Amino acid sequence: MSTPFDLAKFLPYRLAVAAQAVSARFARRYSEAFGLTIPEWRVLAVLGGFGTTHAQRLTALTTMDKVKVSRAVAKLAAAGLVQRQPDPEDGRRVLLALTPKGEQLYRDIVPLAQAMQEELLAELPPAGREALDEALRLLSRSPKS
Amino acid sequence: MSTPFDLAKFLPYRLAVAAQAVSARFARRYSEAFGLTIPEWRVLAVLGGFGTTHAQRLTALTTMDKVKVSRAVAKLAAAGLVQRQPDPEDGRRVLLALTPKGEQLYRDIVPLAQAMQEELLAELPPAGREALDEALRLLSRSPKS
DNA sequence: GCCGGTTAGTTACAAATGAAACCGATGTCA
DNA sequence: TGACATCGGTTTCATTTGTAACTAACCGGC
Repeated sequence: MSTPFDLAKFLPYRLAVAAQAVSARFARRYSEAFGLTIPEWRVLAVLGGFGTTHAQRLTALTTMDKVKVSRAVAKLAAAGLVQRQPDPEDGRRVLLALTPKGEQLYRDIVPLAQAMQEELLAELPPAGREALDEALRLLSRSPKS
Repeated sequence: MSTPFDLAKFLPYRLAVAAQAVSARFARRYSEAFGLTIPEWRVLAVLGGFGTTHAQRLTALTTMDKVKVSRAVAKLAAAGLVQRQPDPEDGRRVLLALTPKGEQLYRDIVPLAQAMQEELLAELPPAGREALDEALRLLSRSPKS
């Protein structure tokens, strides 16, 4: 007879559940404290760390498709956190950068994010951290076949 | 000066990316081979392993809210994979069970799912597996504060 | 038995998402 | 230069998802 199947032990399921739990936990705080969604937070985080860039690079660095990036940027721009200007070198591109207000928010939110991450890591056994790190790296590669 | 922030090293982000990559990989195959979405697959998996139950238990065992379960069940019922009947002991409840066709699908899909999982695990270093297991378990707990 | 509160599940409506169409700008190759 | 494929980014539309309202059934006290 075949091995019984247990969804609770199924890796894709477990990964999805863990990611969802962690995301929800963080999303709630970003939202409560700063009114940001996760896509917006990702864009802010990259722009804050990276400086001025165009949207295409954001799609690569946030692992979101260009539609999602476009929408997140539009929201941030509407909130006065991001400023757009045409790229003089390529008329198709739009250069994106944080406004002073956006930079301020970035400076406020990063320590919180780091604290949350510490809090999360503190719940894990030290030995598990590198393992998790490595596993996430391997699992994140795009489907091979 | 504060530690620079790098989204690519941020645990919630990495977890989301990994889960998304794995889910996409699996979802594509469920969908191609059997026409199932992930919620439907989850319901099928639980019903197949657990036997007859009511929807409420499915919400617990699939970590999906009752609306999502309800919709997945409706789809499966429409496809003739699940049969519903009123619970004689509680008129509010609906007892759910796989039809013979549903059981057949279950028998077909479980080996595939297990094979996919093996394939995935094979990409991970053996030492990391228990660590990953433990980490996912800890991270999946609902937000504490 | 009846009334208020709760539970199981579905439905309705709004927000988020993804795929594809679209538009202006660029590059290229004859 | 001019036709054509491609690229960056936005918009449109269909689907998915989440939240809240709703219906029917149960449960308790009275």
